[in-house]
Amino acid sequence: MPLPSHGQHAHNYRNSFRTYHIHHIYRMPRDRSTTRARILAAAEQLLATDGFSALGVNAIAARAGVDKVLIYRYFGGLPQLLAELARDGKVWPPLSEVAPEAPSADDARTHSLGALALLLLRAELAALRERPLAQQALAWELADRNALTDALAAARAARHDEMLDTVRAGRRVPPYVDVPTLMAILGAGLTYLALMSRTSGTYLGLDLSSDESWHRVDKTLAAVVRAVLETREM
Amino acid sequence: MPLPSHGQHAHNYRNSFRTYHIHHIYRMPRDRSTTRARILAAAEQLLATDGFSALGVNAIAARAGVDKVLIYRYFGGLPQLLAELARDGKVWPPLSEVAPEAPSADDARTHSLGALALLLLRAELAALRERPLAQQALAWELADRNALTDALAAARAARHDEMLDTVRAGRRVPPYVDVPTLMAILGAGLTYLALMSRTSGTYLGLDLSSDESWHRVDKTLAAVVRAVLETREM
DNA sequence: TTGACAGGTCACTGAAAAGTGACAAGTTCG
DNA sequence: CGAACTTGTCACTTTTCAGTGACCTGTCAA
Repeated sequence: MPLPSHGQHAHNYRNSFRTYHIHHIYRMPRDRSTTRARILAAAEQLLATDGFSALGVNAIAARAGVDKVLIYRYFGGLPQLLAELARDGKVWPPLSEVAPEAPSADDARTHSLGALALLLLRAELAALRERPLAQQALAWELADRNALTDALAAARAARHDEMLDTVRAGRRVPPYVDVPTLMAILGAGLTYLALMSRTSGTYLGLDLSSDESWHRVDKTLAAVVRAVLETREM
Repeated sequence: MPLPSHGQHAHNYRNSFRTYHIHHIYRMPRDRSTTRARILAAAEQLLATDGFSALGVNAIAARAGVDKVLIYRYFGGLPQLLAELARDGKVWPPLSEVAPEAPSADDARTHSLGALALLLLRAELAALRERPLAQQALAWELADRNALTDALAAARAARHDEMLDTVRAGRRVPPYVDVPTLMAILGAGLTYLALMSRTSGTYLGLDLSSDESWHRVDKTLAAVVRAVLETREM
C-alpha cells in the first residue's frame, strides 16, 4: 500500500498534530549536552542489558527517546559514540578505583612481582564480575573486529598497559618464574570464566553461578601464585 | 529501477527463461543426501571464515548454490542445521583423535590427576588453535544465548564431560590441591588466549601471534601444574 | 503411460536495519 | 522585531534478512 504521494497532506497533518498536542505532552528542554548524555546513557544501558547484537542506532535512539539522526549529528556515528563511551571510563573504571590498595608504579618497588600480580588479578576479576558493560565489551571483541570493537579494544589495551606498568615496577623478581606469562594465563582464565558465567552456568564442571565455586577459584588462584613463586627451577 | 509491476508478465518471463536456458546450465543431480551435505559444508565454511555474524540462511544457501527453502525443508531451520554440524564432530573432533596418547577412563588409574590434566589441556589448546570452527563456536557462545548457540554449547559440554571423566578416573590424587578448579582456570585461560589471537594480536603484553609466546605459555603451564602438585599445603 | 511424489526454483511479503534530505520549532543576538 | 543559528522531527530510500506459497521438473511405480 503505497502512501498517496506526500507533501502538503502530510505537512498539514503534522502541523495540526503538533499545535494540538503541545499543551499535553512533556517536551524535553532543548539542550545539546543533556541530549548527548541521554544518548550515551541509552547506549550504555542497552549494551549492558541486551548485548552488542541489539546495539544499533535505531535501538539507541528509541531508548533515549530521541531521533536517531541526532546520533549522527552529535557523534558522527555509532563507532564514535562507542569510542566516547569507552574514553569516559564507562566501560573500564579507573584502575585506582578498582584496586585502591595497589601501589602506584613508584611505590611498587618494595613489592614482589607475584604479590602485585595476584592483587591486580583479584581486583580485576571482582570488577569484571559486577560490570556487565565490560563483559559485553570483551565478548564483542572476541566475536568481531570492526570499527566498533576497535574502539573498545583500545580502551582495554590502555587498561592492560596500566596494569603492566604497575607490575613491572615491582622489584623482587622471582628467579625462575615467567611472571608476565603466568599473569596472562591466569588473567585470561579469570576473564573467560567471568564471561562464561553470563551465558552458560557451568564450565568444565565448575558451577559458575555458585559463590562457593568462585571462592574455590580465588583460593586456587592464590595457591598457584604462591606455589609457582616458591619454585626453584623452571 | 523498480521492476515494471509484476504478475502475468513476470510469470511469462520466468517460464521462457527457464525453457531457454535449460539446455545450457549444468544441473546438479537430484539427490537429497548430497544436497544436505552441500548445505552442511557451506555452513561450516561460512562459519569458519566469516564468523557467526555472517551466518544466515541466505548466505548459506548462496554458498551452497542451493535454494534457501531447502534448508527449512531438510533441516527444519538454522538451529537444527547447527545442531547436526555439532553432532557430526565437525566442530569438536573426537577427543581420542585430539589426544591419542591420553589413556581411556579405564586405563587412567595409574596416572596422577595432574599429569592427566596437563596432557589434556595441551592437546585441547593445540586442537583449538588450528580449528577456526571451534573458535567461532566458543566466541559465539560468549556473545549470545539463543537456539543456535545452545546447539553448539551442548556439543562443547559433552566434550568437557568426556575430559572430566578421563581426569576423574586418575588414581593418585594430590592431597592439598583442588585439581578440577585448577584445570578450569587453566583451561579457560588457554581458551581465552586462543580466541584473542584471532582478533587481537596481543593480550596483557603477550604477543599472541608469535610462536615464542606460545612456547612460553606451554612452559609456564607445565611449571604451574608441577609446582602446584608439589605443594604440601593449600 | 500416467499419476504421485520427491527434489528444486522462484517471487514475494514483512520486518528491521542504516543513513539522508527537508523542514519545523525554539533560541540568540543584531 | 527578525535574521541566523541550533535543536529536534519526520518521511523516505535502500538493503538485507527470515520465512512462505506457488510452481516446475525429474523419477519411479502401478
